[in-house]
Amino acid sequence: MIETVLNPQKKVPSPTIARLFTYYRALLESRETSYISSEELAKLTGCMAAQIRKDLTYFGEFGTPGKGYKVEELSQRLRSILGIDHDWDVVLIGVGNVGRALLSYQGLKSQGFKVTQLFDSDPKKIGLSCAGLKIKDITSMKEELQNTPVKMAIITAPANSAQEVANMLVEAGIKAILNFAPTRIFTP
Amino acid sequence: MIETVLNPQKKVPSPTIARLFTYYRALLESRETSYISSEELAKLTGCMAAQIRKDLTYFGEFGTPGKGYKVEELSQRLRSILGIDHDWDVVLIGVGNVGRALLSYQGLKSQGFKVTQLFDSDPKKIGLSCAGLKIKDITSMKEELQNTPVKMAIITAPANSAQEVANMLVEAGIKAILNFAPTRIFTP
DNA sequence: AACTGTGAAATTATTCACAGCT
DNA sequence: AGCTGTGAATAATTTCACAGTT
Repeated sequence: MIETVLNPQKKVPSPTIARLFTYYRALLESRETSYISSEELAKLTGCMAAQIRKDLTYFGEFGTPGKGYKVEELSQRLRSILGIDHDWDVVLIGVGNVGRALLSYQGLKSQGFKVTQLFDSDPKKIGLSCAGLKIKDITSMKEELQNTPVKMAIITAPANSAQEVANMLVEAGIKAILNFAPTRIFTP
Repeated sequence: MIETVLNPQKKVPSPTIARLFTYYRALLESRETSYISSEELAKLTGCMAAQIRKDLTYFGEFGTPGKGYKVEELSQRLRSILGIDHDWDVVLIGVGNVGRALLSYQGLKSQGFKVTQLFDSDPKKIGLSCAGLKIKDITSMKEELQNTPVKMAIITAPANSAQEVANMLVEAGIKAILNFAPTRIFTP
Protein backbone atom coordinates (compact mmCIF):
# COMPACT_ATOMS: atom_id res chain seq x y z
CA MET A 1 0.00 0.00 0.00
CA ILE A 2 1.11 3.50 -0.75
CA GLU A 3 0.87 6.02 2.02
CA THR A 4 1.69 9.43 0.78
CA VAL A 5 3.58 11.41 3.37
CA LEU A 6 3.22 15.10 2.85
CA ASN A 7 2.98 17.05 6.10
CA PRO A 8 3.85 14.67 8.86
CA GLN A 9 3.70 17.58 11.31
CA LYS A 10 1.36 15.52 13.41
CA LYS A 11 0.87 11.82 12.95
CA VAL A 12 -2.00 11.15 10.55
CA PRO A 13 -4.26 8.28 11.64
CA SER A 14 -4.49 5.69 8.94
CA PRO A 15 -8.30 5.62 8.92
CA THR A 16 -8.05 9.27 7.98
CA ILE A 17 -6.07 8.45 4.85
CA ALA A 18 -8.70 5.95 3.82
CA ARG A 19 -11.45 8.50 4.27
CA LEU A 20 -9.70 11.10 2.15
CA PHE A 21 -10.31 8.88 -0.87
CA THR A 22 -13.99 8.88 0.02
CA TYR A 23 -14.08 12.65 0.28
CA TYR A 24 -12.37 12.97 -3.05
CA ARG A 25 -14.80 10.66 -4.81
CA ALA A 26 -17.78 12.46 -3.27
CA LEU A 27 -16.37 15.76 -4.43
CA LEU A 28 -16.01 14.50 -7.99
CA GLU A 29 -19.61 13.38 -8.02
CA SER A 30 -21.04 16.42 -6.31
CA ARG A 31 -22.62 19.21 -8.26
CA GLU A 32 -21.15 21.85 -5.96
CA THR A 33 -18.98 24.32 -7.77
CA SER A 34 -17.97 26.97 -5.28
CA TYR A 35 -17.94 26.10 -1.59
CA ILE A 36 -18.88 22.95 0.26
CA SER A 37 -19.27 22.72 4.03
CA SER A 38 -18.14 19.83 6.19
CA GLU A 39 -21.82 19.27 6.89
CA GLU A 40 -22.66 18.83 3.21
CA LEU A 41 -19.67 16.60 2.61
CA ALA A 42 -20.75 14.57 5.63
CA LYS A 43 -24.15 14.00 4.12
CA LEU A 44 -22.56 12.90 0.85
CA THR A 45 -20.08 10.50 2.43
CA GLY A 46 -21.80 9.22 5.53
CA CYS A 47 -18.97 10.49 7.72
CA MET A 48 -19.33 12.90 10.65
CA ALA A 49 -18.78 16.57 9.89
CA ALA A 50 -16.39 17.04 12.81
CA GLN A 51 -14.33 14.13 11.61
CA ILE A 52 -14.04 15.57 8.15
CA ARG A 53 -12.82 18.84 9.58
CA LYS A 54 -10.33 17.09 11.82
CA ASP A 55 -9.10 14.90 8.97
CA LEU A 56 -8.50 17.89 6.76
CA THR A 57 -6.65 19.94 9.35
CA TYR A 58 -3.91 17.31 9.52
CA PHE A 59 -2.83 18.78 6.21
CA GLY A 60 -3.28 22.45 6.98
CA GLU A 61 -6.16 24.84 7.37
CA PHE A 62 -7.93 25.44 4.14
CA GLY A 63 -11.48 26.09 5.11
CA THR A 64 -13.20 29.45 5.23
CA PRO A 65 -15.22 29.95 8.42
CA GLY A 66 -18.77 30.86 7.57
CA LYS A 67 -18.55 29.40 4.06
CA GLY A 68 -16.84 26.03 3.99
CA TYR A 69 -14.17 24.61 1.73
CA LYS A 70 -13.51 25.87 -1.76
CA VAL A 71 -14.39 22.89 -3.93
CA GLU A 72 -11.69 23.39 -6.53
CA GLU A 73 -8.98 23.92 -3.93
CA LEU A 74 -10.12 21.01 -1.80
CA SER A 75 -10.07 18.70 -4.82
CA GLN A 76 -6.59 19.80 -5.74
CA ARG A 77 -5.33 19.42 -2.18
CA LEU A 78 -6.80 15.94 -1.89
CA ARG A 79 -5.20 14.93 -5.17
CA SER A 80 -1.90 16.20 -3.89
CA ILE A 81 -2.24 14.54 -0.48
CA LEU A 82 -3.27 11.26 -2.05
CA GLY A 83 -0.45 11.46 -4.55
CA ILE A 84 -2.72 11.23 -7.57
CA ASP A 85 -1.84 14.65 -8.98
CA HIS A 86 1.22 13.36 -10.79
CA ASP A 87 2.78 10.15 -12.07
CA TRP A 88 5.02 8.16 -9.76
CA ASP A 89 8.48 7.46 -11.06
CA VAL A 90 9.37 3.84 -10.57
CA VAL A 91 12.26 1.60 -11.44
CA LEU A 92 11.73 -1.94 -12.63
CA ILE A 93 14.03 -4.77 -11.61
CA GLY A 94 14.14 -7.95 -13.64
CA VAL A 95 13.51 -7.54 -17.34
CA GLY A 96 12.25 -11.07 -17.95
CA ASN A 97 8.89 -12.12 -19.32
CA VAL A 98 6.85 -10.57 -16.53
CA GLY A 99 8.87 -7.39 -16.64
CA ARG A 100 8.46 -6.96 -20.39
CA ALA A 101 4.77 -7.71 -20.14
CA LEU A 102 4.37 -4.95 -17.57
CA LEU A 103 6.35 -2.52 -19.67
CA SER A 104 4.12 -3.00 -22.69
CA TYR A 105 0.97 -3.03 -20.57
CA GLN A 106 -0.91 0.22 -20.53
CA GLY A 107 -2.37 -0.40 -17.10
CA LEU A 108 0.80 0.67 -15.39
CA LYS A 109 0.62 4.08 -17.01
CA SER A 110 -3.09 4.44 -16.41
CA GLN A 111 -2.51 3.78 -12.71
CA GLY A 112 -0.08 6.70 -12.62
CA PHE A 113 3.22 4.86 -12.73
CA LYS A 114 6.06 5.83 -15.01
CA VAL A 115 8.97 3.45 -15.38
CA THR A 116 12.18 5.49 -15.58
CA GLN A 117 14.94 2.93 -15.17
CA LEU A 118 15.46 -0.78 -15.77
CA PHE A 119 17.82 -3.08 -13.91
CA ASP A 120 18.80 -6.70 -14.29
CA SER A 121 21.58 -8.96 -13.10
CA ASP A 122 21.96 -10.98 -16.31
CA PRO A 123 25.11 -9.82 -18.17
CA LYS A 124 23.47 -10.79 -21.48
CA LYS A 125 20.69 -8.29 -20.88
CA ILE A 126 22.71 -5.40 -19.49
CA GLY A 127 23.16 -2.72 -22.13
CA LEU A 128 20.18 -3.82 -24.22
CA SER A 129 17.19 -1.54 -24.63
CA CYS A 130 13.60 -2.25 -23.77
CA ALA A 131 10.66 0.14 -24.10
CA GLY A 132 13.12 2.91 -24.87
CA LEU A 133 15.19 2.38 -21.73
CA LYS A 134 18.65 0.89 -21.41
CA ILE A 135 18.94 -2.06 -19.05
CA LYS A 136 21.45 -1.33 -16.31
CA ASP A 137 23.50 -3.55 -14.06
CA ILE A 138 21.72 -4.16 -10.79
CA THR A 139 24.96 -3.70 -8.88
CA SER A 140 24.99 -0.07 -10.01
CA MET A 141 21.48 0.53 -8.72
CA LYS A 142 22.26 2.26 -5.46
CA GLU A 143 24.58 4.66 -7.26
CA GLU A 144 22.10 5.29 -10.09
CA LEU A 145 19.30 6.06 -7.66
CA GLN A 146 21.47 8.37 -5.58
CA ASN A 147 20.39 11.61 -7.19
CA THR A 148 16.89 10.69 -8.32
CA PRO A 149 13.64 11.22 -6.47
CA VAL A 150 12.50 7.66 -7.22
CA LYS A 151 10.88 6.14 -4.17
CA MET A 152 9.16 3.17 -5.68
CA ALA A 153 10.21 -0.04 -7.40
CA ILE A 154 8.59 -2.93 -9.19
CA ILE A 155 10.23 -6.31 -8.68
CA THR A 156 9.73 -8.83 -11.45
CA ALA A 157 12.83 -10.86 -10.66
CA PRO A 158 12.66 -14.63 -10.11
CA ALA A 159 11.38 -15.73 -6.72
CA ASN A 160 14.74 -16.90 -5.48
CA SER A 161 16.38 -13.52 -5.86
CA ALA A 162 13.40 -11.28 -5.00
CA GLN A 163 14.32 -11.01 -1.33
CA GLU A 164 17.90 -10.08 -2.13
CA VAL A 165 16.71 -7.45 -4.59
CA ALA A 166 14.29 -6.07 -2.00
CA ASN A 167 17.15 -5.65 0.46
CA MET A 168 19.17 -3.75 -2.13
CA LEU A 169 16.19 -1.49 -2.84
CA VAL A 170 15.69 -0.62 0.81
CA GLU A 171 19.41 0.05 0.98
CA ALA A 172 19.06 2.38 -2.01
CA GLY A 173 16.35 4.40 -0.30
CA ILE A 174 13.25 2.95 -1.98
CA LYS A 175 10.14 3.37 0.18
CA ALA A 176 7.57 1.27 -1.64
CA ILE A 177 7.95 -2.00 -3.49
CA LEU A 178 5.41 -3.57 -5.79
CA ASN A 179 6.31 -7.21 -5.83
CA PHE A 180 5.37 -9.19 -8.92
CA ALA A 181 7.74 -12.01 -8.06
CA PRO A 182 5.91 -15.22 -7.15
CA THR A 183 7.02 -15.06 -3.53
CA ARG A 184 6.63 -13.16 -0.33
CA ILE A 185 9.29 -10.67 0.70
CA PHE A 186 9.97 -8.90 3.96
CA THR A 187 11.03 -5.31 4.53
CA PRO A 188 11.50 -3.19 7.64
CA MET B 1 -20.18 -2.62 1.72
CA ILE B 2 -21.07 -6.08 2.83
CA GLU B 3 -20.44 -6.99 6.42
CA THR B 4 -21.23 -10.58 7.10
CA VAL B 5 -22.95 -10.98 10.43
CA LEU B 6 -22.58 -14.43 11.87
CA ASN B 7 -22.15 -14.46 15.65
CA PRO B 8 -22.90 -10.98 16.85
CA GLN B 9 -22.58 -12.22 20.44
CA LYS B 10 -20.14 -9.42 21.07
CA LYS B 11 -19.71 -6.47 18.76
CA VAL B 12 -16.99 -7.18 16.23
CA PRO B 13 -14.69 -4.21 15.58
CA SER B 14 -14.67 -3.40 11.91
CA PRO B 15 -10.87 -3.41 11.63
CA THR B 16 -11.14 -7.02 12.71
CA ILE B 17 -13.30 -7.87 9.72
CA ALA B 18 -10.75 -6.29 7.41
CA ARG B 19 -7.94 -8.30 8.96
CA LEU B 20 -9.79 -11.59 8.56
CA PHE B 21 -9.34 -11.24 4.79
CA THR B 22 -5.62 -10.85 5.38
CA TYR B 23 -5.50 -13.96 7.52
CA TYR B 24 -7.38 -15.90 4.90
CA ARG B 25 -5.06 -14.85 2.08
CA ALA B 26 -2.00 -15.67 4.18
CA LEU B 27 -3.43 -19.07 4.94
CA LEU B 28 -3.99 -19.79 1.26
CA GLU B 29 -0.39 -18.90 0.48
CA SER B 30 1.15 -20.69 3.43
CA ARG B 31 2.66 -24.12 3.08
CA GLU B 32 1.35 -25.18 6.48
CA THR B 33 -0.89 -28.19 6.29
CA SER B 34 -1.73 -29.20 9.82
CA TYR B 35 -1.58 -26.55 12.54
CA ILE B 36 -0.57 -22.91 12.47
CA SER B 37 0.02 -20.81 15.57
CA SER B 38 -1.03 -17.21 16.03
CA GLU B 39 2.70 -16.43 16.14
CA GLU B 40 3.32 -17.93 12.70
CA LEU B 41 0.28 -16.26 11.22
CA ALA B 42 1.49 -12.99 12.73
CA LYS B 43 4.82 -13.34 10.96
CA LEU B 44 3.02 -14.01 7.69
CA THR B 45 0.60 -11.10 7.93
CA GLY B 46 2.49 -8.45 9.87
CA CYS B 47 -0.20 -8.38 12.55
CA MET B 48 0.33 -8.97 16.27
CA ALA B 49 -0.22 -12.51 17.51
CA ALA B 50 -2.43 -11.39 20.39
CA GLN B 51 -4.59 -9.45 17.98
CA ILE B 52 -5.05 -12.46 15.75
CA ARG B 53 -6.15 -14.52 18.72
CA LYS B 54 -8.54 -11.84 19.89
CA ASP B 55 -9.95 -11.37 16.41
CA LEU B 56 -10.64 -15.07 16.05
CA THR B 57 -12.32 -15.48 19.42
CA TYR B 58 -15.08 -13.07 18.38
CA PHE B 59 -16.32 -16.00 16.33
CA GLY B 60 -15.77 -18.77 18.83
CA GLU B 61 -12.84 -20.71 20.22
CA PHE B 62 -11.28 -22.92 17.63
CA GLY B 63 -7.65 -23.08 18.61
CA THR B 64 -5.90 -25.92 20.35
CA PRO B 65 -3.69 -24.77 23.23
CA GLY B 66 -0.15 -25.99 22.75
CA LYS B 67 -0.60 -26.55 19.01
CA GLY B 68 -2.37 -23.63 17.35
CA TYR B 69 -5.19 -23.51 14.84
CA LYS B 70 -6.01 -26.38 12.51
CA VAL B 71 -5.30 -24.91 9.08
CA GLU B 72 -8.14 -26.64 7.27
CA GLU B 73 -10.68 -25.72 9.92
CA LEU B 74 -9.46 -22.15 10.20
CA SER B 75 -9.72 -21.69 6.43
CA GLN B 76 -13.21 -23.05 6.39
CA ARG B 77 -14.29 -20.88 9.31
CA LEU B 78 -12.84 -17.76 7.72
CA ARG B 79 -14.61 -18.54 4.45
CA SER B 80 -17.83 -18.90 6.38
CA ILE B 81 -17.34 -15.74 8.44
CA LEU B 82 -16.42 -13.75 5.37
CA GLY B 83 -19.34 -15.15 3.43
CA ILE B 84 -17.21 -16.56 0.63
CA ASP B 85 -18.12 -20.19 1.23
CA HIS B 86 -21.24 -19.94 -0.90
CA ASP B 87 -22.83 -17.83 -3.60
CA TRP B 88 -24.99 -14.90 -2.58
CA ASP B 89 -28.49 -14.95 -3.95
CA VAL B 90 -29.39 -11.56 -5.37
CA VAL B 91 -32.33 -10.06 -7.19
CA LEU B 92 -31.86 -7.66 -10.06
CA ILE B 93 -34.13 -4.69 -10.57
CA GLY B 94 -34.30 -3.01 -13.94
CA VAL B 95 -33.82 -5.28 -16.94
CA GLY B 96 -32.59 -2.58 -19.31
CA ASN B 97 -29.29 -2.42 -21.13
CA VAL B 98 -27.17 -2.33 -18.00
CA GLY B 99 -29.17 -5.10 -16.38
CA ARG B 100 -28.88 -7.39 -19.39
CA ALA B 101 -25.17 -6.67 -19.67
CA LEU B 102 -24.69 -7.70 -16.06
CA LEU B 103 -26.73 -10.84 -16.54
CA SER B 104 -24.58 -12.02 -19.42
CA TYR B 105 -21.39 -10.92 -17.72
CA GLN B 106 -19.48 -13.75 -16.07
CA GLY B 107 -17.91 -11.43 -13.50
CA LEU B 108 -21.03 -11.43 -11.37
CA LYS B 109 -20.89 -15.19 -11.02
CA SER B 110 -17.17 -15.25 -10.43
CA GLN B 111 -17.62 -12.79 -7.59
CA GLY B 112 -20.01 -15.19 -5.92
CA PHE B 113 -23.33 -13.63 -6.88
CA LYS B 114 -26.23 -15.62 -8.25
CA VAL B 115 -29.16 -13.73 -9.71
CA THR B 116 -32.35 -15.52 -8.71
CA GLN B 117 -35.12 -13.09 -9.62
CA LEU B 118 -35.67 -10.23 -12.05
CA PHE B 119 -37.98 -7.27 -11.56
CA ASP B 120 -38.99 -4.36 -13.74
CA SER B 121 -41.76 -1.79 -13.81
CA ASP B 122 -42.24 -1.72 -17.59
CA PRO B 123 -45.46 -3.65 -18.52
CA LYS B 124 -43.93 -4.52 -21.87
CA LYS B 125 -41.11 -6.39 -20.15
CA ILE B 126 -43.07 -8.12 -17.41
CA GLY B 127 -43.59 -11.77 -18.27
CA LEU B 128 -40.69 -11.96 -20.72
CA SER B 129 -37.71 -14.15 -19.97
CA CYS B 130 -34.09 -13.12 -19.70
CA ALA B 131 -31.16 -15.37 -18.84
CA GLY B 132 -33.63 -18.10 -18.00
CA LEU B 133 -35.59 -16.02 -15.52
CA LYS B 134 -39.04 -14.54 -15.90
CA ILE B 135 -39.26 -10.79 -15.42
CA LYS B 136 -41.68 -9.97 -12.60
CA ASP B 137 -43.67 -6.88 -11.75
CA ILE B 138 -41.79 -4.68 -9.35
CA THR B 139 -44.95 -4.06 -7.37
CA SER B 140 -44.99 -7.75 -6.45
CA MET B 141 -41.44 -7.62 -5.15
CA LYS B 142 -42.13 -7.42 -1.44
CA GLU B 143 -44.47 -10.37 -1.67
CA GLU B 144 -42.08 -12.40 -3.85
CA LEU B 145 -39.20 -11.83 -1.45
CA GLN B 146 -41.29 -12.72 1.61
CA ASN B 147 -40.24 -16.35 1.87
CA THR B 148 -36.81 -16.17 0.30
CA PRO B 149 -33.48 -15.72 2.06
CA VAL B 150 -32.38 -13.07 -0.45
CA LYS B 151 -30.66 -10.21 1.34
CA MET B 152 -29.01 -8.45 -1.57
CA ALA B 153 -30.15 -6.59 -4.65
CA ILE B 154 -28.61 -5.07 -7.72
CA ILE B 155 -30.25 -1.90 -8.98
CA THR B 156 -29.87 -1.17 -12.66
CA ALA B 157 -32.93 1.00 -12.94
CA PRO B 158 -32.77 4.52 -14.42
CA ALA B 159 -31.41 7.20 -12.13
CA ASN B 160 -34.74 8.90 -11.58
CA SER B 161 -36.35 5.82 -10.09
CA ALA B 162 -33.35 4.32 -8.30
CA GLN B 163 -34.16 5.99 -5.00
CA GLU B 164 -37.73 4.81 -5.07
CA VAL B 165 -36.60 1.28 -5.86
CA ALA B 166 -34.10 1.42 -3.01
CA ASN B 167 -36.87 2.36 -0.61
CA MET B 168 -38.95 -0.58 -1.77
CA LEU B 169 -36.00 -2.90 -1.30
CA VAL B 170 -35.37 -1.78 2.25
CA GLU B 171 -39.07 -2.23 2.87
CA ALA B 172 -38.80 -5.77 1.50
CA GLY B 173 -36.02 -6.65 3.92
CA ILE B 174 -33.00 -6.32 1.64
CA LYS B 175 -29.82 -5.60 3.62
CA ALA B 176 -27.32 -4.77 0.89
CA ILE B 177 -27.78 -2.93 -2.37
CA LEU B 178 -25.34 -2.82 -5.24
CA ASN B 179 -26.26 0.30 -7.12
CA PHE B 180 -25.45 0.38 -10.81
CA ALA B 181 -27.79 3.27 -11.47
CA PRO B 182 -25.96 6.47 -12.38
CA THR B 183 -26.94 8.21 -9.17
CA ARG B 184 -26.40 8.21 -5.46
CA ILE B 185 -29.03 6.67 -3.22
CA PHE B 186 -29.57 6.85 0.50
CA THR B 187 -30.59 4.09 2.89
CA PRO B 188 -30.96 3.88 6.66
C1' DA C 1 -25.41 33.61 11.05
C1' DA C 2 -22.75 30.17 9.42
C1' DC C 3 -18.96 27.70 9.54
C1' DT C 4 -14.05 26.20 10.70
C1' DG C 5 -10.48 24.48 13.84
C1' DT C 6 -9.50 22.24 18.09
C1' DG C 7 -8.81 20.97 23.02
C1' DA C 8 -11.14 17.74 26.02
C1' DA C 9 -14.23 13.80 26.78
C1' DA C 10 -15.95 9.57 25.22
C1' DT C 11 -15.50 5.64 22.69
C1' DT C 12 -13.15 2.03 20.32
C1' DA C 13 -9.22 -0.76 19.27
C1' DT C 14 -4.70 -2.72 20.38
C1' DT C 15 -1.32 -4.70 23.23
C1' DC C 16 0.23 -6.79 27.43
C1' DA C 17 0.65 -10.40 30.50
C1' DC C 18 -0.77 -14.39 32.48
C1' DA C 19 -4.11 -18.18 33.98
C1' DG C 20 -5.33 -22.40 32.13
C1' DC C 21 -5.49 -26.17 28.69
C1' DT C 22 -3.02 -30.07 25.85
C1' DA D 1 6.86 -26.54 26.95
C1' DG D 2 4.04 -24.34 23.95
C1' DC D 3 0.11 -22.23 22.87
C1' DT D 4 -4.76 -20.30 23.31
C1' DG D 5 -8.19 -17.19 25.35
C1' DT D 6 -8.98 -13.08 27.90
C1' DG D 7 -9.36 -9.50 31.53
C1' DA D 8 -6.82 -5.29 32.42
C1' DA D 9 -3.84 -1.58 30.81
C1' DT D 10 -2.63 1.29 27.19
C1' DA D 11 -3.12 3.66 22.93
C1' DA D 12 -5.63 5.43 19.05
C1' DT D 13 -9.60 7.38 17.09
C1' DT D 14 -13.94 9.60 17.10
C1' DT D 15 -17.20 12.76 18.77
C1' DC D 16 -18.60 16.70 21.38
C1' DA D 17 -18.93 21.35 22.18
C1' DC D 18 -17.45 25.79 21.78
C1' DA D 19 -14.09 29.76 21.00
C1' DG D 20 -12.86 32.26 17.15
C1' DT D 21 -13.16 33.83 12.15
C1' DT D 22 -15.53 35.62 8.00
